[in-house]
Formats: sequence, C-alpha cells, structure tokens
Amino acid sequence: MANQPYNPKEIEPAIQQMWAEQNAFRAREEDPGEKYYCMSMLPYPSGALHMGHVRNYTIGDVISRFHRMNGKNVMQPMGWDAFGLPAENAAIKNNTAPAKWTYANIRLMKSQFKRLGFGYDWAREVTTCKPEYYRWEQLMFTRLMRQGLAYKQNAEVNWDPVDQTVLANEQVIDGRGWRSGAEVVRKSIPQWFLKITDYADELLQGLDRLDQWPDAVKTMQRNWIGRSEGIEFSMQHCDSQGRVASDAATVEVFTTRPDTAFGMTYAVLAPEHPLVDALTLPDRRGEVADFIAQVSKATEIDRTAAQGGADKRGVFTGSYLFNPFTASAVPLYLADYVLMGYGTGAIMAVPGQDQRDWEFALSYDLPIVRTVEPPVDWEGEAWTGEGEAINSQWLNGLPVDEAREKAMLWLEERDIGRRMVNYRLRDWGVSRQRYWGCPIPAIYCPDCGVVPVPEDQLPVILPENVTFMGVQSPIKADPEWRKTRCPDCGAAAERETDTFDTFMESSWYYARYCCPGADSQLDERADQWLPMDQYIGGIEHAILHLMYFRFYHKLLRDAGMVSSDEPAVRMLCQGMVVAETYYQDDDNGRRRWINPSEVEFSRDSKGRTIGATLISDGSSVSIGAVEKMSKSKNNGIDPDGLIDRFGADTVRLFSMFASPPDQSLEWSESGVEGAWRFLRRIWKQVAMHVQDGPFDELDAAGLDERQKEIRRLLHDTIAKVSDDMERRYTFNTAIAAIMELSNHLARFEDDSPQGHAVRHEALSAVVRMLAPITPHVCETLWRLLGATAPLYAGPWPEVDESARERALVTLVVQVNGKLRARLELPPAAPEADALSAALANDNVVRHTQEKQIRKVIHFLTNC
RNA sequence: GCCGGAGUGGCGAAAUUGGUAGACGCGCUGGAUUCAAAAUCCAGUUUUGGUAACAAAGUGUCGGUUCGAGUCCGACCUCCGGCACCA
Repeated sequence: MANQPYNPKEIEPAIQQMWAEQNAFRAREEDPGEKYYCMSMLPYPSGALHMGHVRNYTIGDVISRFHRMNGKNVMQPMGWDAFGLPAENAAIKNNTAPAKWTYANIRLMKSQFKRLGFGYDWAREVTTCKPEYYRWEQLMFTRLMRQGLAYKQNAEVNWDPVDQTVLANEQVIDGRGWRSGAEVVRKSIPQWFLKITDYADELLQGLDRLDQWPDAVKTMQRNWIGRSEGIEFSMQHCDSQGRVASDAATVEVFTTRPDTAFGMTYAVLAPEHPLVDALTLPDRRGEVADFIAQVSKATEIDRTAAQGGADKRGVFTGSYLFNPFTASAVPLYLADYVLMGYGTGAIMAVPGQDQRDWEFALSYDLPIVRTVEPPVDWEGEAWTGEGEAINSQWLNGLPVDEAREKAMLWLEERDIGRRMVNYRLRDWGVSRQRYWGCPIPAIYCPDCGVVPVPEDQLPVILPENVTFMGVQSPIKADPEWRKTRCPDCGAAAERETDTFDTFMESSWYYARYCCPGADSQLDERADQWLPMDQYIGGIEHAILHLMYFRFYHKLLRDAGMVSSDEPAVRMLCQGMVVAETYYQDDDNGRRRWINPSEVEFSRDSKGRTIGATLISDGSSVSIGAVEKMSKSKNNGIDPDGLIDRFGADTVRLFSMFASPPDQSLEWSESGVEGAWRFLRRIWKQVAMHVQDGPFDELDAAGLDERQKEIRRLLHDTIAKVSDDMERRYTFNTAIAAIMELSNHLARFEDDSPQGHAVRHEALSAVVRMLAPITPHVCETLWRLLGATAPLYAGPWPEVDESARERALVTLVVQVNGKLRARLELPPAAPEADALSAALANDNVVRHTQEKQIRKVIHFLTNC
C-alpha cells in the first residue's frame, strides 16, 4: 500500500467495514473509562443530507472521536425526528403514505451517515414515529394530565375554511392558505397545553449555572421567558365624577411602574377581556362590538405588525375606573395593543411615561401628564428613563427606584395591591390538528368528560397504512378510528384525534438513547449517562427546542426518572453553511439562479475576481450575495457528489478547517481541493518515510539542534491541538497547526538514524492528531506506520514537556511600543544581560539615541 | 424600537490573559519539471518608498486610557441574528 497513491474510494469502505466488524462505537455501561456523552441534534428525515447536516454531524463526530482516543467511554447516538408536516405534504404530492416516505428517507440518510464515517452507536437508534418510542411519551402525558401539568383550553389557530384544517404559521402566505388560497380565519378551538410556566423561574435561574452554553442562547432564553416584577392592583368601576357604587365591578391591572400612577389618564382592557360586556355602557355597545369584530378579524401577525406606528386602535366603553392614587375617575378604553394573554389583560395607561400609551393618547386626544422629570435636552415623547418624580404628590422628588417601592407599599397597606411576577413565557401548546404525529392519549366521554387513556391501553397507535383524501388528517376523516369506550364508565366515547407537536418527541430522545429497549420510559441507565457532556445543534433552536428539552428534563426529574437538573452541560451551536449565489437575468427580467458547480471565474494579476462565466457556454454570470445554502437560490452543494470526487475525509477536513464551528462556513470549491491536496501530501510523507525501512529507537538526549527543533515544534503542536480540540473547539486552528508541522517535516531532510526516528515520532503524532477529523486515512496510515491495533480507541499523542524546552528564546524589543529588534537569548539569561543586549542592538540604538530611557518594561509572551 | 454578535490582505480566516498583526488555506505572480497540459515542487504575495537592510502607514469611523490597543473605555457607522405592542 505504501507505494500506492491516496485512494479514498478504496480505503474508506474498508475502514468502515473494519469499524462495523469490531463494533467500534458501541457504548456499554460497563466499559471502563470516564463516560462521555456527546450528541448532535437528530435530523428530520427530509430526503437526503445537505451540507448543514454534514457540518453538524462532523463536529459531533470529531469531538466524540477525540474523547474516545483519550480513553473515555464515549456514547454518540443517532436517531430520527420522524414525525412532521413535510411527510404529509410529500404524501399528498406523491400519493403515498407518510410512513413509507419517512422510512425510505431514513434508509437513504443512514447510508449517507455511514459513508461519511460517523461513529454512531446504532444499537441505540431512536425513530420517534415508532410506537415503541412514543408510547412512553403518551404515558408521561397521561400522568401530567392527572397532575394538572397538562390541561386543555381554547386557543386560536389559523383555520383554512376550504381545506377544513388548521395551518401552521408558515403555511399562511399573505393571509391565505398555501394550498387552497382561501382567506385564513382565526378560530378558537380547545387545545392541550403543558404548564411550562410553572417552571419559568427555574428555567431562568438555571441559565446562570450553564456556564458552558453560548451567551447568545442564554440571552435569547432570558428574553423569551421575560420575567418582570411588578404589582397587580384593583381599580373599581365608578362614574365620571369618581363615585364608586357599593357593588362596583373591579378591574385588576398589572404594572411594573406603580410610581407613575399619578400620571394615569385612562385605563385599557384587552378586547377579549371578560369584563368588556359588563363595563360597556348601552349607548357604546354598537361601536365596541364593531371594534371587537375588526380586531378579531386581524390575525395575530397583523395585530403585532402595527407596533411602532401611531395606528394603535381602540374604543371608549363609556365607563370610568377609580384611580386610587389621585382619587379621581379615568376613562376606560378597549385597545388592540393590550393583550389578554399577558398580566391581567388590563392596564393603567400613563402616556407621559410609556410610548405606547403616548401614541394612543395622541390618537384619541387624551391628556398627558409627566410623572418623571425628563432630562433637560429631552426631545422625545414618553420618558422611560431615570429621573425625579413630579406631579405625584407624596412621591415628588424621589428617584424611580424609591418611588416605585413607596408606591408598592402604599398599595399593599391599603390591601388593594399584591406584588406579582409576570412572565412573557406562555404555556406550551402541544396540540396539532395534523395526522403525522403522536396521538394525544385522551378520551372524551359524554358523562365523565376528558379522561386520560389508562396505562394498560397504551400506546394509542397511529395507523401507518393510510390514504390522504385532500389534506385532512386521515384519523380525523375516518369515522371509526376515534370510536372507543370510556375507561371510567364504559360508555361509548371518542378519542382525541389531535396529535402532539413534534417538539414533544425531540424533548426527551436524548434520555431514551441511554436506555435502549427499556420497558419503561427510562431506566437506571439514564442517570449513568446524563447529563450530556456535549450537545451540538443549530442556533435556530436556541429558544424553542433548547427550552422545551430543559423543561422536559425537569419533568423527568420530578417524575423520579433522572436526578440531574439540566440535560446538557456544554452546548455548541454551529453556524450556517453559506455560499456565494450566481444568476442570469433573462429578457423578461426573470432571474435564474445558477449552481456554483456550473460557474468558473476570471481573475486579475492580484487574484481579484473580475468576472464569472457559465462553464457550459461561456456566457456571463452575475455574482450575488453570500447566503445560506438553499434550494431557492440554487447555491447548495450535494455532499454525495463531493464524497464521490474527494472522499469523506476531504469533505470532513474542509468543513472543519474553513472556519470555527460557531461561525458561518463559506463554501469554496478550491478550498475543498486544498484539503484534498493536504491529505495527499500527508499520505505521501508517510509512504515515503515507511519505504525508508525500520528506524532506530529515539534518543531524545542525543539529538542535534535541528532534530531538537523538530521535536520542540512537534510537542508544541500536540499541546496546542489537544487544547484546541478539548477546550476551545477551534478545529480550524488545530488543523492549521498540524499543516504547519507537516510543512516543517517536509523540509526536514535528515537521513540519519536519529533523523528518521524523529520523523517517525512526528508522523505518528500527526496521523493521530488528524484521526478525529479524517479517520479513514488516518486508520490506514497508522497501520502503515506499523501499528497492529486500530486507531479509533487511541492512544492520543502525549506531550513531552522536556522536548519543549528551548536553548534560545526570541526576545522582542519594543521602543515606545514599536518593534525594533528581535534578540536570541538563553531563557535563563539575567535581566541585566537582556537589557544590555537590547541596548547594544543597532536598531535599538538608532531609536533611543538623543532620547532618555525613562522606563524599562518586561513582558512575557508565549514563544 | 429593544437585546445579542460581528466588522482584520484579493478571499476564508489567525492573533487564547493589553505585548512580534495577517499563522494556516485559497487565489494570484514568477520559476522548476513537461513536446505541451494537468498534477507536483520551489520562491514571492497588506500598502507605500527602497536592490536590500530598513522606514512609514495599517485591524469599520472619530476620540480616549496606556510605555504599548485588533484586544480596554466613550460616541458613531455598517452588516448579521433574535424578540417584536409583554404594561
């Protein structure tokens, strides 16, 4: 093999077969070594792998392989997030069943994973659409129902009146159904929720302890949870003169700024507020009803899109509320900018201190009173910053903090206010009115109401062999499927035909990986592996999935199934894979996007791109922006085609080399070729070295200077690469350091026995350091270097600290911060010697003459 | 609007704790090899001046702290991402 050229097509399948035969990536609970659980987010089986997958899973595989080589008991599992809408769409389009389409995709993608050489423990594979998986999710849900952590409530959905189905937000285009083109209406239907808000505080505080999670993710989650401390207080219905009747209705309002209450000039109810009817005067009913109709027609998106503008809309109810601070009446409005879902759905409006109230007050000609003194040069509208209280009687002169506290105490003493923490976070709606999902295990009995499906009747199985009639869910369309008996009274009853949000399945699969075949949701093996040491996935999941799975982990903990508080110790969010876009505009002004593989470039003598042409006919091509690889921009690259041309190792190497994992990776055809060249050079270096025959034992003490220099570089490199792989995750700089070492080795033309021994030590380390990234070629070269055991289990090269000692170090001399000289000195040289050597340097003399040396500063840098 | 992150050669990037800016790769230029090309190898490649040694400038803009700033501080510009009437 040593005299053959590098041929990945031959070696990659052979090495993959060797791993399979040796069960190389099987994780066993009883294996020695500290456990290391490394996991990448499971894919949705949408068809074929794209470059984003390749990048994501290469990162996970590199980290897993690094730790395995370092003696850890590594578990790296893989599975399929197999339920979801695309399967239904494909089924309708191709007239097939979603299950069939899904399983075919899984087969294809699994073969691609194997081709890429990912070291998964397939014995732990999870497929979320199989009853053996989702049955446990159903069981857990029935328990949560009994505990009140799962409940049913009306909520709004996008309803397509033609297709008679619910649409996801992304299926609503310009207010119309994506298939039917019908105008989508908002409809309130009963849906299941999980009480994630019960865990809001714990989810928020837990973030402080996740010190190995990206700050961006933690910040997004904090904002999403949106904790705010304030006070809820009662305002009584009164007449326009402030007279309160003995049986007056009471409106609760929530505010974080009770200190501004003296500036309240009106109050607002959300249009959906339950007291709207009671508090609307008869002569205002018509206008109020019109307003509510107008608001309810608008979708959620329309309603929120209005923000920032002055088009906040509302209507006067004719009623007044009593402001306890000023002891006077304020008019009560309905307005679209107050949301029923937050706080109490009612607010006190202070236009002087709140921009939204300011805009509304202007539109409806309501008075504005400032209660915090704005800065002298303030030219804006509502002032929301710090300042002294004004126009506020007994609060005047106090800063915001003190005024707020005093106002709260005042409300509490009078027993009209209660301190309150509100969250932006809402309970998690888990109902989907779709077919291809896990059936929600509930039964509706005319007498007993909602009843959880008893444990001995689980799982509720989703039929897989179905045909679609239009877009409606086959289990909703089937009059028989839903028929059942009430588990409590035995009467005829109906099943829930809604299915779970697919985020339910992805919220606990990481724990199920630990317990393949368990006859319960989890067993004692879960705690042996959890929490995960490393989780890897896209930043697009920063909020939803990464919040839900933290929540679900706490549910599992509180059900006694795991003992940790958080599912993942360290989180890595990889960046997007992007590529330049290319297009041609035709005569009708239509833009045709051209794949990068069809384009070639001309460059000027400095290497700047000056033009692009189509390879096929030489016509001129325009260069567009660098964007995420997508079908619509036709800038995607097919991983399979690349593996055919270069092999999996080159694809893996380039995706790790082009940028650090958390940044976006810009695709570059010539960059891939560079990676390919590097692997061929390494192959050649090892092959030529091996052809020189056996080598002498290394005598580290007896080496000449040049040999010592190579060994120093080698052990510096091992130290750097180890750190880059374990702590920093900067695989790009790890690869750069290995390339640098390889470049030096190429210039190290020492044929002596000790030169040969030094080269052998270095090449053996190079092959091992690259092994996590390009495992196939490294296994092969490792064997070529004389090893008999495979490389996947290590050993990782060790740093010989004594080899890193230097006879001379470079002393950098700066004069007034500018580099003026480099001196070679022994590291132990006394300071005085170093100073006099520096002062004797011609260049230093030139820049210090006619000047007085005022200060000498010593500083250390690495190397 | 609010909250994050980023801006460094022709390009992707590196510089880990305030201490040699541009490692490594791509591209480009020149050369070797070749009948020729591909492949490979060698040298050069921030800008300006200089054969060179070297000098000056240089990390989005303007200012500051420091012996010394890509890195810290202040103001601003641009781009990317998230949230978007949350009281």
